[in-house]
Amino acid sequence: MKEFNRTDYAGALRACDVGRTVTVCGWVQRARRLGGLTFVTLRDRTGLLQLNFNAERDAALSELAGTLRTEFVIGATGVVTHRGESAVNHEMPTGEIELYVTALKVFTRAETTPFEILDDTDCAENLRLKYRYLDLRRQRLQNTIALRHRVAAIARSYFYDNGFLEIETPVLTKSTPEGARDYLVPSRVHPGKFYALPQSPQQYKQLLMLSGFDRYIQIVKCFRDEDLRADRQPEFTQIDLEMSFVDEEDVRAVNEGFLKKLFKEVRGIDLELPLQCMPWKEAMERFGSDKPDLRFGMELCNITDLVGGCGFKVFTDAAETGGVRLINVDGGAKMPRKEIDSLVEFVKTYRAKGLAWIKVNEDGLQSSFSKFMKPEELSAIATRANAKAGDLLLIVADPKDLIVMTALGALRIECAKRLDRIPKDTYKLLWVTDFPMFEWSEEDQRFTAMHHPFTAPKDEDMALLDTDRAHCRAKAYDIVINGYEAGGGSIRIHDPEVQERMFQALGFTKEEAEERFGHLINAFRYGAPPHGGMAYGLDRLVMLMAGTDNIRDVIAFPKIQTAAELMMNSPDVVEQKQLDELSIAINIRSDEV
RNA sequence: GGCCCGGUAGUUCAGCUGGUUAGAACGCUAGCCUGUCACGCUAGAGGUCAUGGGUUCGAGCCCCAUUCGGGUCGCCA
Repeated sequence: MKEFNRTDYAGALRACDVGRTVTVCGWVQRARRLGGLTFVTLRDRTGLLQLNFNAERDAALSELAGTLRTEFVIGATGVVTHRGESAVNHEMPTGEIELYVTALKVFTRAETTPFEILDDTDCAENLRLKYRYLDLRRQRLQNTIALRHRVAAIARSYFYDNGFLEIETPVLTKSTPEGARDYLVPSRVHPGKFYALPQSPQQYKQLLMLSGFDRYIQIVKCFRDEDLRADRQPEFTQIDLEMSFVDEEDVRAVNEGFLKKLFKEVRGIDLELPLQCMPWKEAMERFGSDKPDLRFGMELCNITDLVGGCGFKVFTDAAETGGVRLINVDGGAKMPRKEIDSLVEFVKTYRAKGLAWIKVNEDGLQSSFSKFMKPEELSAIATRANAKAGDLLLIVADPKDLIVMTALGALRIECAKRLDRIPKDTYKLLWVTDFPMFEWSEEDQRFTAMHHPFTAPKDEDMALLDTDRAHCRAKAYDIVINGYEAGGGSIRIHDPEVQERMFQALGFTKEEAEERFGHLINAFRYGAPPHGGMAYGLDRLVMLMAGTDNIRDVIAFPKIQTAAELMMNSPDVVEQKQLDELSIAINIRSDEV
């Protein structure tokens, strides 16, 4: 711009700039008129700066300043000046100085915004999302979006420095049968056929290894047409990478280097390497989760063997095929009955049938099932749980041990939250390893791949691929941070014969496998290097770095729970002409519209 | 698809056991104000109590349905 060409960011000016004539541009945060003296706080992406207008210095200019309203876009030229000693604002980074304005330009006026552009706004989120461009003016979101940029930049520089090539893969690709629901994309030139948006560039990056690219990285959008959560969006970004001639330890080592650099540069935290590794089975038994939060204790305790012969049918039935386990909520005995009842309801949402409890009082044990059990059986449980006076033991029993563990795992976190036992500003990272290859799908009545169908089994479990799928473990690993799955990956199958056995194990006929994955099967016939990799959820990583538990906070234009986007109002209907061109007929009943 | 929570000025909220004209703060508009920075003071405008139906002499409040948001289970290879 010829006029009011910005020389400085407003929020970046300091006392050392005093005496300089500068031009700043931005938005009016606030205008305060005290008669002949007018203060205007100007905001740009770096922060706030106070502009000073004095009628005695320039009456016309002061008059113009008086017309300024919140969110007007202005440019101001003036001299950076020390405030009087008594006028210094210690709350503001620029609080020692102000700009004695000599020229002011109003670029645009602004209507009153639907909500105030303040960091501590408690305005409802749907309104903020409808006016996301205004919400994003808030310093907090400006900082988070800038933080996101830094995380991505650190990832790029680290992996570039370690010989990774950034290679783009297609966004219009092919639907895969396993895994999440695909977003489908029709095309005019292929009536009746659909592209799918990638759930991840998994197959492409493996094929790149086959092509010899050796080390690949991409920061890439992925899409999954599934229900949203506080930490899950249908459109999200992965830091996706793949390496050749590596085993699990190699992949983890490279990624630990990245995490160390990331935590150091973003949060000033020195991570101790190597990170802890915990087999999946141990994570489930100790924490009831495949993404354990290690910031607090309250670990699960197995009492299945103690209750096999007791008089409580709920426990004995569960002990036969499943499990009976508990968590010890230290200091929980003073929890009122009503609150314990709410915990009972809580575990039921995780398919537990109920929650039994023992209160350890000074004068003995009190429990919800004492009439079914001998006192010495009760105290045996308390002893196993290392219970002391004031503790509360919460017990879940079920014929399916997995339900017991996951319900208690969720309960463990719920109790820690309620009792405020989770330390703030600490980070606990670990690898969860040795995931099961398969999990049983009730819906499909067959085994499905827990990770994906290209994941390699553990060498020692290779035989179980055909004989005992329930106990076959994978060369898969997740990086877990503070109870969030921040990323995950695996060593892939590079032997076509093993891949064929894997497809068989998943219940695909040769023909089905050929139809769905023929390109991959073919490619692997021509020399595939051993390879593996992983992918981080960039959004979750930024979320953790920013200290928020809402993924929408770290995405410029996020989607709401229905996967709609409130500002543009997507998705939306399209014109009949567009549908005709795509040979698409809409087939919904009128009561569904 | 299930469960739970919520919707009252532009915004955040209060609104008693169902009872006259629905209030407060912030914001907004106008005026005054020379060291404010959540400026202050004075005055003013601003409401389809989410929508529809029901109960009642009477509904912001009770009931039903719908809708819009949030959390969560299922789902997320």
